[in-house]
Amino acid sequence: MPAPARTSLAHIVEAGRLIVHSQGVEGLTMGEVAKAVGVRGPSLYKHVANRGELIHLIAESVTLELGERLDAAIDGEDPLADLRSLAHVFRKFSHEHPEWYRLIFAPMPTEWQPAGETLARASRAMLITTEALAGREEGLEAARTVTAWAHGFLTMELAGAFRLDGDLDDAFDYGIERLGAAITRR
Amino acid sequence: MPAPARTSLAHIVEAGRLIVHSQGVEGLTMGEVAKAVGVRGPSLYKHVANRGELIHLIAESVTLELGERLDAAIDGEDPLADLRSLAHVFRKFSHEHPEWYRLIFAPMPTEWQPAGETLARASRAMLITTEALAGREEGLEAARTVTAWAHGFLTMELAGAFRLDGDLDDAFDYGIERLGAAITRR
DNA sequence: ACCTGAACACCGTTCAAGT
DNA sequence: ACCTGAACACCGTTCAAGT
Repeated sequence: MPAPARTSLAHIVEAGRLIVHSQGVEGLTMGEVAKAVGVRGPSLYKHVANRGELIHLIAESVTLELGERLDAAIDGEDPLADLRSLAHVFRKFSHEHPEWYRLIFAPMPTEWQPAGETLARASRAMLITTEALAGREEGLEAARTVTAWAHGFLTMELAGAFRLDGDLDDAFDYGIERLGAAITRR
Repeated sequence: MPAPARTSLAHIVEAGRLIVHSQGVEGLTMGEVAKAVGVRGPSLYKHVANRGELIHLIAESVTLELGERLDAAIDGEDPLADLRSLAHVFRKFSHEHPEWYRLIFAPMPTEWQPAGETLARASRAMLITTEALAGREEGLEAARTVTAWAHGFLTMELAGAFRLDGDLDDAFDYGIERLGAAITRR
């Protein structure tokens, strides 16, 4: 009657992260996850309610990792340098882990969206930086503007939507400079 | 031996548009499409190679429609007013047809991405407007910057990613003004 | 308390047979 | 020349039965 657990939630989420990384969310089948952790499909349902919840947990985990990298990217000395640094970390993350990146911003049923706390932690560094540039009252709107631009750029880059030619590295740096200037307190 | 066609490609794409509009891409099953046009599932394969191709055709059609609305939004007299107008048309489209909007920017296998011509037509109005504001040489990069921002904002809005409060209409208008100023020739 | 095989509903796609 | 039913592989999920 006891019954040894042959896997764990952490183990399952970790396997899920790897599968999403290499195959994308569409490649995340319960069968693949089960195989990766060494059980059969149905056993996963002892640990997660369904595939959607597993996707949610993977998204949370990956969002936290991005947040940590963003935190590590700023030193608070020179806000404009910090802004450039944040943008480049963001872009590097999207290149190294395009499928994780897509997952973070993928539309999800409300109940499975990243918890408010997770989002707040991930946005912390950007908010600190934009407050330094735009001032306290405009900090939040400035953060949204920069984040929206960076996210839009990266999504379009990943989707291959920039087809008229020109150098994308230059276009990205152009955007950072324009936005940095745009939000800086006049 | 003749054999009356009971449906057509145009009919199928139109049905697909409606289904995507109301159920999203995940709701676009071959069975639903077939039912909507009055045939059985397998018959669809006489008109499209597979589900992916159908999604591609729907995305093209919807992208063209957005492009037409953007074209109609500018008059070329006041570029800053045109920029505001373009941004608001973009946002309105995303609110009226969130699932179409998602489809337009959804990552797709290269072979199924919107044709270059389709993209060019859809970007025309923005490019004209940013060239008027930023000058000829910077027009393309300015267009990318504005489009990236608008797209990022709308994706995040649709995904419910703006959880720290504040008025989203104001945040959108704040962004337009900041970006307009940022790309305007100094 | 967790794992398993069997089973079900659903979906994309193929194919031989109809008209 | 296009449509159909039957069939197959694949997938998420449930459940009764094992240990």
